[in-house]
Amino acid sequence: MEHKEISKSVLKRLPGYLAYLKSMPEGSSLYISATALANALGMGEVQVRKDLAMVSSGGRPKIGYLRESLIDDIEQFLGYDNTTDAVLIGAGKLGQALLNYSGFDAYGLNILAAFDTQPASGSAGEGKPILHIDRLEGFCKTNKVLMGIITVPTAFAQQVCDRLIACGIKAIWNFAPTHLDVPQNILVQNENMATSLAVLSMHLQAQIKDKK
Amino acid sequence: MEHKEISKSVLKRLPGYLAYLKSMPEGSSLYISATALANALGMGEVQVRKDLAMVSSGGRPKIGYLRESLIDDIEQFLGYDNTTDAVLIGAGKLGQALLNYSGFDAYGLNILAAFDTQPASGSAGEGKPILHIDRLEGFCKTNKVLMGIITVPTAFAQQVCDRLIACGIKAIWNFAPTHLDVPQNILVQNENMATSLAVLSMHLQAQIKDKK
DNA sequence: TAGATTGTTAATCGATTAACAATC
DNA sequence: TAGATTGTTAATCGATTAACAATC
Repeated sequence: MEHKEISKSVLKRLPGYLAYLKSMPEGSSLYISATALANALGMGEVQVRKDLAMVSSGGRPKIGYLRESLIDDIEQFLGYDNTTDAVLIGAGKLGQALLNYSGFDAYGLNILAAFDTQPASGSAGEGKPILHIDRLEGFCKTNKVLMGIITVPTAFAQQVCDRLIACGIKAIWNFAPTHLDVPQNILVQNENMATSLAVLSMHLQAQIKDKK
Repeated sequence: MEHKEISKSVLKRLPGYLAYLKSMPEGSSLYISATALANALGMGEVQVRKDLAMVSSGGRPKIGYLRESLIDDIEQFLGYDNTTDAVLIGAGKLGQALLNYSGFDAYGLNILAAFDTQPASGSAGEGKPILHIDRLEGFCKTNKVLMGIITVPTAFAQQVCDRLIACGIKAIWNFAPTHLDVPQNILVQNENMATSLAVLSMHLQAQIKDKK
């Protein structure tokens, strides 16, 4: 089947399916139905089926989808099979946490190095190097890096962003709670804790009000 | 004006407006128009105006909104003015980064303490205590905590979640990349790095394909 | 065959955008 | 008055859900 243009809403649900499928124990059935997946994740079964239709080569009526194939299909679709190299700017607490988080492998993300105004020599032991920010341009160009992760304080986020773009970076994962101005062909994905907190906070307010 | 029921989409955009308004320098005009806000954030002006109408007491034609009031209105709407206490479970790298992040104050979030199977005695200096997980129940009840933050490995996320709910927690901020099963009245907000990565990864794939 | 499931086509719903009237 | 802006009402768009036909 030829892949149709995929919507962002569908795209965002795929990792959830993938995580669940991969979490299933070895002994599970070889097949899984959209109905079963939907129930497990608390979603509508039609939605799950439609989403899977976007990436899968098809399931079998009465049986479902071959679990292994479905995992492969989603991973391939999301590009988890070929690794993306990234640089991280800002080696504060959060930056270092991300830098040394081993779980990104599973998503095809490989953070090559961090950059900061205060480099920590490679001897730091933790594995990935923290280099001086002035080495950013050279590093990105020799390694053909396409993704940048911003974990600097808000005040520096835009200038770091500009610098990354000058280095040829095409996608930016922004942890600074601020809007970044970028050219059209560059994608900024904001990891917006403030947004999440707004949703949580709103729920609690409603809960408290209900109680009264 | 009576607040109408707000949609999640609007809610998620409010923190962006707020951050921008607060970032404006002291010397700026007292007023700001929806048009100006929209341009600064790269959004449609009608959307901004409609969003602001949900929370604001109104702007003045030809002039715009009083900046200070707008900030107050959004903060009040989001409940940032009255603090929410939270506990954090899982004092790994990410957990500690969040625990000691000072920026949450601005969002009305106050993490009281972290819990882990390996407590670090209060002497750790960094400020917030890391207590043994067995003290969770007592702590939550005496402090009437309503929000829990989960930063444990995936395998333990569901059991930690269940335990939090038993403690009377109503809102959960989940950093574990897994679906959590909860009763209807509990809100789970997933801070889903995998989702963000999927969006970024997709964009890069498209970029690469275009180049060919 | 009967029934569970897939995949598709149509209907509904909600959110965004466009058009317009009101205001200072 | 003229023009920028607000706020509202209508139109469009996209995503979700429902209904149904196809399949094993």
